[in-house]
Amino acid sequence: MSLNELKAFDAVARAGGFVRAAEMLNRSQPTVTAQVRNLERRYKIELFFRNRGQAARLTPLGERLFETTRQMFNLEGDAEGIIAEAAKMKGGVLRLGAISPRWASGLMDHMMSRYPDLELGLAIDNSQSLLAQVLDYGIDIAFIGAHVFDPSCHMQLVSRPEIAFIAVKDHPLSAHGRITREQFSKATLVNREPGSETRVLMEASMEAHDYRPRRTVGFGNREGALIAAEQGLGLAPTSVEEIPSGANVCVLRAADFSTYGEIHAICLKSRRRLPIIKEAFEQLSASEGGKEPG
Amino acid sequence: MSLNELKAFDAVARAGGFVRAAEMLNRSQPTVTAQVRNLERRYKIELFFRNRGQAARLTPLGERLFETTRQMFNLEGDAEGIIAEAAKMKGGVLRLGAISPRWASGLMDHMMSRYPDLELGLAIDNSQSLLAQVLDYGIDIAFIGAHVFDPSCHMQLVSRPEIAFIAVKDHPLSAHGRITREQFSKATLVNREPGSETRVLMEASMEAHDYRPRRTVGFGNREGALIAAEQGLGLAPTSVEEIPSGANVCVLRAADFSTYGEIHAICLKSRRRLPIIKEAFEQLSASEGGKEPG
DNA sequence: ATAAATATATAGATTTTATCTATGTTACTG
DNA sequence: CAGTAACATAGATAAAATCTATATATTTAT
Repeated sequence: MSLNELKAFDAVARAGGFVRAAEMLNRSQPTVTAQVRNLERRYKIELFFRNRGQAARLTPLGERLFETTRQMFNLEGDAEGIIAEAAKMKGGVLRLGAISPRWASGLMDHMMSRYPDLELGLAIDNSQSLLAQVLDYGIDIAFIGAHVFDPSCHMQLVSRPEIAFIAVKDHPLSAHGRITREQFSKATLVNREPGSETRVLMEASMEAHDYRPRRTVGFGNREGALIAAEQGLGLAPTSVEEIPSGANVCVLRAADFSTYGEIHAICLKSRRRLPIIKEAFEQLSASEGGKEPG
Repeated sequence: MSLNELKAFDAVARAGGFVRAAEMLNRSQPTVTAQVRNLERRYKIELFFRNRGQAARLTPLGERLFETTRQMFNLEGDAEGIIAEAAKMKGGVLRLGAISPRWASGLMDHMMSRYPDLELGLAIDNSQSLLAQVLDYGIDIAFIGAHVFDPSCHMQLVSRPEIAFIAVKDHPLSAHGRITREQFSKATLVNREPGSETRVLMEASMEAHDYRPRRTVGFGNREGALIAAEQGLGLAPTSVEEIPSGANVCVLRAADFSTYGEIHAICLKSRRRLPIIKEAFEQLSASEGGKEPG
């Protein structure tokens, strides 16, 4: 008893004839006839009384079967609706993740206005953890730093935020414009935790241009480094765009180099073609360009 | 969205994995994988989160779809059960028809004991009407006389009942054994209605052997002819086997001929292979043989 | 009484789907 | 670190579904 045969039977019962059933199914009449005939012959049962030239009538057995198939193929219609809606992105969920809300907010605005029924979620976490969640399907798209990577992920550059030092607002060096290597060699560096991308990138730049601070003090996270800078403890490498607007600090740049971080949007390669995800990445490409260095 | 694809999805959701789903469906694992993959790719949707080496997990969309398909394929099971039961003749209906209950009773006994759940029906009517009902699917098998016929019907000879004359019990001719042509020419014939097979057959025999009654009186039906004979009005052609046991009549046979009717079981040729009908005709063949003339 | 329209059946060819086997990749388990 | 389990992929093969064309039978219209 194949499903197609059952479907053909149901259509004939609904349509009250093989010809109209064939129209409903977008098949030829012989196709429908053959399906029902096969069903009847295989089990040696009789589902329709047939009089040539007259409409087919259900047998008592056919009536009984139709009670069941009618419900069954009504449900098929429901299933089709669920899939069709999903294909058109009505409803559905988009779970985002970012190391800072700033990278996700633009996309969220866009998706929210374009797909009002879409349920959006945003998780804030570090790059490492976000990557793990993307790999585990807990997050659809994440905005992370470039220092973590997985070959099964698709990556797209979203922004190159400038990384510089911050110091307390009236710091003596703030009068001189950019800091020279010599000035830097007399300053104190306020460092972030070892895994921090900001720290890693800035250390690389300093190494490349032989910038060495007189001494280094460590502070755990972003807030700690900010507070330390505000207290005048020294220069703290920070993403310029992430400095809170009310912070009592100034930005200091090195005379010999500029440093930029890299924010990538990532998703699993295998999920790249899903409509919502595809749309999101296209939007990211389109609204890009305002945050590149000269 | 083909039904097979939906079925494969449902099986994977039920079984909690592609391998077990394949076992359930008696298919290979790549077959199931392909079905679900096709469904996902065609609509660009995601039904399972896949991690190689790990069990597949339903996506939120998959969960929603599964709610529907679970019901749907439960109903498929029901439909399968209905068909399987019908194929084994559990339940079901067998509608018989006969010109006299005597021809159907043997078959009814047999079918009733062999298939206790079978619902039996018997309609008593004339051959013409029974044939029409068989052609219209109102009756499955009918026992009728041979004077009606339709090419779309299968026929099987069931009995050749003797047709003879009856007369009142102490009729003068009953002393002489068989009636001669000469004796007959002085007797009165009590005739049935013109369409009666008994009348048609007996008239043919009389014609062939030049038996002519002195006069003929007509009576509508079988009962009328019986009463007329009991009253001594004359000789009435009758099926010998159909004489009521308590009737006050004797049987008179012609010296020069014997006459036999023909009872056939008929069904639509196209329905010949249906299990119940096939079984019935086989039973009729097997229990035949006691009613043939020498 | 025919012809036209309607409804189903059948045959043969063709295309599409479904399916299998064999193999590759990945992750968990001891 | 090997062994096992789970899913993916490729290519070949088998099965089915489907179509066109045609035949048959009934009802309706002319």
